[in-house]
Amino acid sequence: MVKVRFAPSPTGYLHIGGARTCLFNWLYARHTGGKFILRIEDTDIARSKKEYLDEILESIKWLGMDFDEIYYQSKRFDLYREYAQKLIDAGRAYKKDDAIFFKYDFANVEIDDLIRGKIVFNELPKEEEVIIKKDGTPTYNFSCCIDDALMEMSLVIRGEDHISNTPKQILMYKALGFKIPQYAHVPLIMSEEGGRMSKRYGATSIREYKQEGYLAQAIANYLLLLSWSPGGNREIITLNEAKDIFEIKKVNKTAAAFSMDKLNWINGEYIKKKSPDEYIALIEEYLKDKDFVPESTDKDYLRKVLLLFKDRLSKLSDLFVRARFCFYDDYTYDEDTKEILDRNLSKEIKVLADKLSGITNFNKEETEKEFREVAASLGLKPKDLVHPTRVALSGKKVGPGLFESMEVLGKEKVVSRLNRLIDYWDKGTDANG
RNA sequence: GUCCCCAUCGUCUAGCCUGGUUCAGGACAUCGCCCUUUCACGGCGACGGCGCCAGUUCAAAUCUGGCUGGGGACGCCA
Repeated sequence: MVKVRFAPSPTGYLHIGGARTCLFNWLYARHTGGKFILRIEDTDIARSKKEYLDEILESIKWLGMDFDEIYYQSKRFDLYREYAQKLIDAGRAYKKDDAIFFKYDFANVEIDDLIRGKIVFNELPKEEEVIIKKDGTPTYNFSCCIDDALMEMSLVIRGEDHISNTPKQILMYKALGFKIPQYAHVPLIMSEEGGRMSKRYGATSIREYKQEGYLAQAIANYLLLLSWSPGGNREIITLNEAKDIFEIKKVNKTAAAFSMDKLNWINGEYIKKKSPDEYIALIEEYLKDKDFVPESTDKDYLRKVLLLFKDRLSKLSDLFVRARFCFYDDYTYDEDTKEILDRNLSKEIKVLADKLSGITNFNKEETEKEFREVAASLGLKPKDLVHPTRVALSGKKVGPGLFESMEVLGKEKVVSRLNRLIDYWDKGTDANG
């Protein structure tokens, strides 16, 4: 019977690395038709928090995973003490200062890792180990050994940082007469700089990425690509598709550096793949607690604005700077538009504003037609007017298609914003008018 | 310091197990061109790699050893 587990400690939010370990476990279980157990390692009572536990559970679900059983180590303290007593009775452990120490009887320990092959340990850094702390709670290696054995894990898939714990646990298994599971140590995820993933170099927890507007499927997809590959030059793959072809033996041995650029690209791909309705629903959910769109905004207007940006977002939070001009008039002209604004086209823009204000059916076809005529009549190329017009309307050098934008903003706003730029040129008034 | 793991473009990877089909394929990023209404999107293209040294072999990215480099573990944290 295939049985694996993910064993997070609720002393922090679900980490990127933990999420991927969870993903590999889940994939393995679902691929083989085995069981996936979630084991909460909350033996450190002081550092474990309900808030973290809730978030971990929520993130696992959000990423698209489910589990078959859940256990809490904090509810099993008696069990660990019972087994510690067995070790004392067998002469393999002893009590000292209220703590219980396990005595390793070291012989070479060999593990046959599913990913790395044979790993041989010729020595151990210590001769004994605390297994029950003086407050009566178990230490990690001990509770881990007891639970993996009692819960009958067939395979332990965990991070590479646990390799050195493995011989210790195996020696405990042997002392207790337990059957030793198989192991698969997955490589660690490194920061973009190459070192350890830490808060100093950006987001490390799943919830932070969610807050930034990354989609669950995109994160799961990206994480899978770190140390595993679906083959066939495939980059985009859903969890559901991955579970059909996932094999733990195909996981790489090499640690992988996290790349925000690639995550952004994948996330953008997933946003593009959404249907307009799915996309709108997604953003409305995302924007719920963000206080970005003014209360009074018309539903239909909001929808049109959001659709304008759909295929050019890499993450939902991009909207905050890119689409702000659609909801607020108090924007300023970006620093990088200076080059465009240096050319004073006040008279030309005035002509444009007058022409546009005469349009009755203010849609993208009409505005474009009128716009091109104005440019031609002034002897300008369309692009000479496009740039300053975009700056006038949005304060930005880049954005969605100009005429689509005009149609969405509507005649009144377009004309008044054009006039605002004219005033900026003529009277030198602050752009923050 | 001791023990352990790892090593293909800047980054993620395919290939390595079963040596020749690979003067190493894809993706991200970067750069260029095209499209065009700027950016983006899209299309096309460029740049760029088997860490080093030995060995085995007719033949090595692929097998072996050493070196170098990177990472991890050495808590009454997990």
